[in-house]
Amino acid sequence: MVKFYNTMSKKIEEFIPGGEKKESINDYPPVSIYSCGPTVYGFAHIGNFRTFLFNDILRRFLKFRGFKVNHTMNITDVDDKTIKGALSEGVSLKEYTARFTDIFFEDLKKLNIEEFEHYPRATDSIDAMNEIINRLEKKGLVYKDNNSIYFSISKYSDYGKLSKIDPESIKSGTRYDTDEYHKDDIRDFALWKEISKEEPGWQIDLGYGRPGWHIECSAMIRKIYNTTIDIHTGGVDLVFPHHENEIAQSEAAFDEPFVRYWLHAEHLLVDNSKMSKSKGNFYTLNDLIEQGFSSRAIRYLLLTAHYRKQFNFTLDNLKNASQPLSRIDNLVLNCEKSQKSGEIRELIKDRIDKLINDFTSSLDNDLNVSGALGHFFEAITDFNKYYTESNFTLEESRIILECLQKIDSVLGIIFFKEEKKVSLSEQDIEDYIIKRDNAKKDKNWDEADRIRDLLLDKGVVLEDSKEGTRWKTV
RNA sequence: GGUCUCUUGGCCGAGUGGUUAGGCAGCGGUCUGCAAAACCGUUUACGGCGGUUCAAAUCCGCCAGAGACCUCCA
Repeated sequence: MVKFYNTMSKKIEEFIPGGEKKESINDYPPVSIYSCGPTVYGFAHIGNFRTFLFNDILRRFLKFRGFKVNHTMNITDVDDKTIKGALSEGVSLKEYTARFTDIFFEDLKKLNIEEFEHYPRATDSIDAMNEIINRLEKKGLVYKDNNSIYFSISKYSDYGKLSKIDPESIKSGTRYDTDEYHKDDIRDFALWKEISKEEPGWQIDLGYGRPGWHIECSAMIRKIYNTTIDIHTGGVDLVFPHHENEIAQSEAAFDEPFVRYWLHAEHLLVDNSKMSKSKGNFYTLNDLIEQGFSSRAIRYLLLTAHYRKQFNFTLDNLKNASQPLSRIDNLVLNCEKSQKSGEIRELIKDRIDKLINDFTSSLDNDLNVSGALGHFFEAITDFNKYYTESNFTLEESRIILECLQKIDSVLGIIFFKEEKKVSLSEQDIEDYIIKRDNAKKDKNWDEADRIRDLLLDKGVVLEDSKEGTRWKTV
């Protein structure tokens, strides 16, 4: 049974897409998921990517479990920061955001994050925003101040149910900077914002201006799904006020529940403090790749901790992340080089079944990836034992590799495709190995070691064994 | 000030009433011409103090420390 922690109920709940329990997973309609995406004003940092990786695992796991998914991530391409960035560079907003959107998608690819079904842009969803604002206006929930349009929280009784915030307490919150607001009530939020002359603007029925931050998500969800969605995800920092405001405007406009399950990913910390652009304590993906780290190791490291726990990022941890990966690679190599014919050992079949069961039940329980990885490494140890007892037969290799494929459809770290930085062709390497074998036969150890060092220098590691020498990249 | 979360062995991290998670590092071993790589093994840890219970890392209370949200944020 698949279970998720729902921020709304603060409990772990059975996951039932569509709100109606069915006999079999195949009977459910596609799971509708909306994940808050990036504001494209600069490079995303790996804290951002922790959340996006969480979305990826969620999606991959649901598919692994047999659900169909229909997944959306928005691209916020108009807001204070994007406008400011475009103005300061003297380029159009569109040109500016397109550049960072492209970079964002490249980074997702580097981290082996699957492509989702929809990537709507805020600026392409103005019509849907207009509809919501009109509906709210008809219900008397909005007011205008100059050319800005605000949502009036005092007229909406359900406000605060997600973040469990007491609306009254916001009034007395010490950290509100009242000077920035010209509202009836400090708690109200902008649906539509007045703009200055040099800013880009759009015409909607109630005025000329640009979208408020919260309206785009409500608009896109309505536009794409047209009704209550199953899962809405984001970072914990979005619970309040962003998601709270989405609920208010969507449920008030359409008189139906907005979202069934709210899933929030915790923050990545650096030196025990939140990684964020405003604090300046962040790493981008390219920062780390330039330092020689692989995006595969970064993906692995960011997956090792449960998504609902804060995780302290350190370069030391990242350095240690490549070792377990080479253990995985070694198992794959052992399978791929098997040539032997013969029966499949019962104990290998049983071990595969156990692994799939353990792996699935860990993930069933609110996506416990750490637990699932633990089961995976336990199985690797066992497979290695069986291999040491007797090399895998072709059929054994086939079923193990099949099992690994299945597991990797969730993890995305086993068959992670990465550009190899090896300048030699496979043929060159094979030739070197033959040369070295001959040197070894002649007991010419100096020459043998010279070839070994030469290859190592080019990123190729040689492994001698009874069956001969095999190689792999560093 | 208000709201909430976390504290597990040298390090990282699951578990959440009774069953040795796992990974990294270190150490020991197998293999090897020597290495490397690989593989195997590696003796039970849960912030402190109380309480509940036959039984607590797990539940409750207090204390200490850390972090997040209340403002743009993943």
